[in-house]
Formats: sequence, C-alpha cells, structure tokens
Amino acid sequence: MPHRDDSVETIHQELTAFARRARATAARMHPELSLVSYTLLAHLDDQQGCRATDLAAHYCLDKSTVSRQIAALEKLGFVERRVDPDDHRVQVLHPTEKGAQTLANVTASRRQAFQERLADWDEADLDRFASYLARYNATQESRD
Amino acid sequence: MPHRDDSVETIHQELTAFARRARATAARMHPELSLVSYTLLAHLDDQQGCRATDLAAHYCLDKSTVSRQIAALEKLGFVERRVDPDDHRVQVLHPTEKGAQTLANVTASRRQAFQERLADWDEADLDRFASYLARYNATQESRD
DNA sequence: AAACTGCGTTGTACTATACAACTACTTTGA
DNA sequence: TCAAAGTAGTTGTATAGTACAACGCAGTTT
Repeated sequence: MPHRDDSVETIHQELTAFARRARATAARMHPELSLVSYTLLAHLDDQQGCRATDLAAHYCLDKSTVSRQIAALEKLGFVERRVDPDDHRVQVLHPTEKGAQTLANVTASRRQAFQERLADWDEADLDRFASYLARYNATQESRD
Repeated sequence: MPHRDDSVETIHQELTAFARRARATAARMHPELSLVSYTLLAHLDDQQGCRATDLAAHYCLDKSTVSRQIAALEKLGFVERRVDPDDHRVQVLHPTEKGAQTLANVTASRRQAFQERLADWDEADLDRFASYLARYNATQESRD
C-alpha cells in the first residue's frame, strides 16, 4: 500500500522538521520564557495550580528538571509556592499576577505568529489540521 | 471569528506539545543517533553529500554547532569528509557505508513507530494530515 | 601585495535534561 | 506505637545541544 507509506513518511519528516525548529523559534521570539517554562507556566494557569510532581508526570520530565524550572520561574517572580496544609511535603504552585500577565503576552504574540503563518488557510482546512494534530498527540500520550 | 481562533490555538498547542516530546522520544528509541544527528545524516544521504555551511543554512543552526555534530558523526564512522578539489576550504560531507546503513535502520524503525501510531487512521485522513503538515512547514521555512 | 570574504574549528558559556543520592514528611502494618 | 516503606522535592553531577566570538586558512578583489 504505497500511498499510505508515503503519507506516513511525510508526517514523520514534517513533524521531525517542526520539532527541530520549535525550540529555537520559541527562544528567539520570547527570550524571557523558554518553551519549557512557557509550557509549565501555561499548565499552572490552566489547572489553577498544581504540584511539581503532576507537571513531571504530565510532561514526562524528571522531577529534578521540573524542580529547577520552577525555581527559575520563581526567581523571575512568575510562580509562587503554597505549602499544602494537609501534607507538608507538597507545594502547590500558582502563577503570580506578573506570571499570568507575562504568560498572556507571550501567548498572544505566539498566537499572532501562528495566525500570520496560517492566514491564507481556509477555515475548514484549519479545523481539520487542528483535529488531526490533536488526534495524533492523543495517541502519543497514551503511550508515554 | 472565534472558530478560526480556536483552531489556530489548538494547532499551536498540539505542535508545541509534540515538539516538547520529540527529542526525548528520539533519544529513547535511538541512543546511537540523536534527532539532530539523524536529521543531518539524512540530509547528507538525501543530497548525495553537501557542505557544513549548507547544513547550517538549511537547518538554521550555527556553523559551530554543525561542525561539532559532524565531528561526532565522523568519530562514529558515519560521515566522511572529502576536500573539494576546486576550493580547499570546502569539505564535502558524505555518509559512509556504515552511516548509510545505520541511517536506514533508524529510519525504518522510526517509520514503524509512526506506522503503529497511525495504524487506525484511514488513508484519506493520513493523506490530508501529511499535506497539511507539509504546507505548514513550507510556510515556516520561507520565514526562517 | 594587501585587504577582504568565506569555510570551518575551537574556546567559552548557557540551558535543558537525566539519574542518583539525599532530606523531610506521611502512611502503613505488625 | 513506632519502625519500615513510600512520596515530594532538592541538590550534585554529568551530558547534549546550542550560540557567539575569536581565530586560522584559503581564495578573491582591488
């Protein structure tokens, strides 16, 4: 079934090509918030706060990596820690006002860059592309 | 136009999620050939040899980065350098027999992983997904 | 010939990452 | 009840990938 193979090969190559560039592009656009920091902060914002361990599990990162990333975000004043009164081992992490503001700015400008890149796509194509990506990643997540 | 915004946001998030994981997944699957090395070697194979400068330009990497990656690939015996007879500053890079063989193995196993992940997609969806990704990346490339 | 340009390497620094060892706290079960 | 086992997070250490700057060498231009 050669056609199917070709499609899979293209998806493989194009996703790889994207992955190669994403970090660098993110860093160029937002020196103050790396791709990883951005993602973690966005998750905190989205979840209304969570634990470091949850972040590690969700993003398949080592807890030490998360610990250091959070330490950096805290140093920048973007995140605050609240010790869980029920379990003193646990720190519940929340974006600060400043963190939420910076996140909103970065999100807006990232979204704008994407908008520009996708400006000449019609809505049906955008919609299908979005759902394909979501479907693809959902499969991936269940394997990680 | 809220629907359009939603699609763009999803694409943004899903591509970012993918990017976050791609390196780690690649490293787990193929400790002998990182995502970057793999990509560079694949390009050499595809182009039937090229210069370090060409690789740097094509992948938006610094020449020093390429220089070190190529040095590593050479040390592994995957790449050989041939000095251009017309210009002694230039080294034309080629995969070795061993490099081409390893590349083929890695490509095959990466492709298989993708095949499995995409096994329950029908052909029309695969085809559309592939062309959306290609279209997306083509836009991106012209901006880099 | 001297100045300029282009290719590649090396020195240095930084970020993201993992793994292992550790501290501090909580839960369990005999 | 209290010791053993488990869990949350930090820190030490090591590695990969990356950029920028300074350099050396080989061609090219004036």
